[in-house]
Amino acid sequence: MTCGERTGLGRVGLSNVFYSASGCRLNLVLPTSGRRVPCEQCPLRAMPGFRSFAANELQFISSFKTGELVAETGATLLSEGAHSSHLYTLLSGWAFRYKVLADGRRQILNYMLPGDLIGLQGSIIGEMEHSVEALSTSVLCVFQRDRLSELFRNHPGLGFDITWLAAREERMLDDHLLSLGRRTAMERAAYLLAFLHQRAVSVGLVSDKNLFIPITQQHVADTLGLSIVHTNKTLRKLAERGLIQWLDRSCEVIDVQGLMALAEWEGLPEGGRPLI
Amino acid sequence: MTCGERTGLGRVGLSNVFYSASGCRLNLVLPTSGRRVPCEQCPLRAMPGFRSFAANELQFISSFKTGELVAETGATLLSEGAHSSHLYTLLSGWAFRYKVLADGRRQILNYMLPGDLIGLQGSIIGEMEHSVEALSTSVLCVFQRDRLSELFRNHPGLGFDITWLAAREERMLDDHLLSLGRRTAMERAAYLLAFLHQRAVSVGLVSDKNLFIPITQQHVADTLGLSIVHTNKTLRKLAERGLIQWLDRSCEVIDVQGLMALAEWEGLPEGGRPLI
DNA sequence: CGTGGGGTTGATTGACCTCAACCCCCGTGG
DNA sequence: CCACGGGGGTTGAGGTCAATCAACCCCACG
Repeated sequence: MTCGERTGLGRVGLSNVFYSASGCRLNLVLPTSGRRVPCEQCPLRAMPGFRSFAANELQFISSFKTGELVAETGATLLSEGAHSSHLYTLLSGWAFRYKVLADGRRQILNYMLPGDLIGLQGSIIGEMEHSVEALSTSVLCVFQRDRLSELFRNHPGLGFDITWLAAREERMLDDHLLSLGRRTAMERAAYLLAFLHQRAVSVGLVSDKNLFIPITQQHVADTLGLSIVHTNKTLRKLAERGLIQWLDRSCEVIDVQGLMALAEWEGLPEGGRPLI
Repeated sequence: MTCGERTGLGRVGLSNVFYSASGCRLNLVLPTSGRRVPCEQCPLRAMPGFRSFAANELQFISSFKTGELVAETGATLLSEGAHSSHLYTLLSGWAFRYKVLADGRRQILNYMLPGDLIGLQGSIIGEMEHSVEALSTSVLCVFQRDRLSELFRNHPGLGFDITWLAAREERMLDDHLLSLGRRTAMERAAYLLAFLHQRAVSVGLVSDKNLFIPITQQHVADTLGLSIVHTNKTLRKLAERGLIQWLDRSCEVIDVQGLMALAEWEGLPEGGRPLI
């Protein structure tokens, strides 16, 4: 067996709790009336690596945003099968999206960091085929999904940007596929941590000190397609080599170059990235 | 080792031959001056499942297309690292895209069938990070990549369509990731063949008789992340169960429902699909 | 008539899974 | 107050799925 089916039924049961209500752990997703962050002064926009926007584009984005949402760690932001899902941008925090097989085997597909769109598939095609969960306390910008066609009509540059973001996601998934299909456990783990590190760097989460990635070994296992036991042993080896350090429920990356070399991964192309 | 590194160096060497020239086996990619298929009478467009287009959209698409290209089996249509890559739509035939690690391990990322865009990532972001190869003799519509922004500007509906296609690709990659990460060899093989079958059905390649998928067991192995030996044994088991039949260098799907049940795969959502 | 691609098969090896403990920590409630 | 349970992490022993190695067949092709 390829494993991945939660060690006990505890976690699956927990998941069911998530779904059973309205598909959203409401007690953990707090809608904030009004906004705290005006798009024009969005701290993300100021970061290097993001492209600059014309005034009218910014104005539209600002009107496109209806408010903010705060989600606690573990909150389900979107769930598989929901028909009319929302469209968000992650403003701060970490999240991930995943799919599960009927018997509980879970596969994490990708991670979201500040600036990433959440729910685009659902907004464009109609139905969500994956779920999204917050890895840390997160703030989301909420958009009016039904104005997407207006966005494409009146702001072609922004329409292009959304395609750009979709193409970028596709590229990340390509890398993940290569990893799952053709890398060893050790290489996969090294790739994943280097990948998350680079993404965090690109949105300024690293600064001078090292980065702490807020994931558990269960997340790593479900991303790499490994059992949790083997994941533990693999991470331990990476730690012994001085590449990472594992803390309570987070991972500190110590030597990114070493990780990238081990995985023979080149890194993502950077810069010129849009922000809706 | 997760394997995948061609059994000998023969295949890697062969690949090098592909790249060494101009990144394209020119003798196998024949540019056809002028077009044979006017967009307005494109046989694909007539198929159910494709959305209908306004006259002015069709007119633009027609002018966006500069000609056709014929590629023989094995021809490299696009190659990794190329900076100014082309944008195509596959008009007929099969193709696949893939990545390779430095030591030759190859991972097939997805397959292209008639109606699929080829080279979108490269056209949007700039650089290709994967290669594309024809699985059968294929005909491609060639587009003027540098008029993409004009497309978004003057035909927002088409811009939305391109995003739609990107989101659809993303969804397929999600499914592949789930497969590689969490399904057994048997389930993976069943999923892949059911997937290819369904895609072929959706573009009318099946009609009344059964479908023959033009792939070798090496392709299956490189898609599923398995060794070729184990792939052979797995396909043999599927054949013994009466789900498929393996022919010389193609696979006949006999019982799609059986394959889908084995992989517990629901199928892709259908219909309303655009065609650029 | 050799060579190379595609496919097939058995024997052996090994990477990774499963099972089963056990630790620490923290929140809950008797 | 302490017992209990659950999440996260760790470790060893044994089992299995899939990789590797090594043949061999068929056929097209030069």
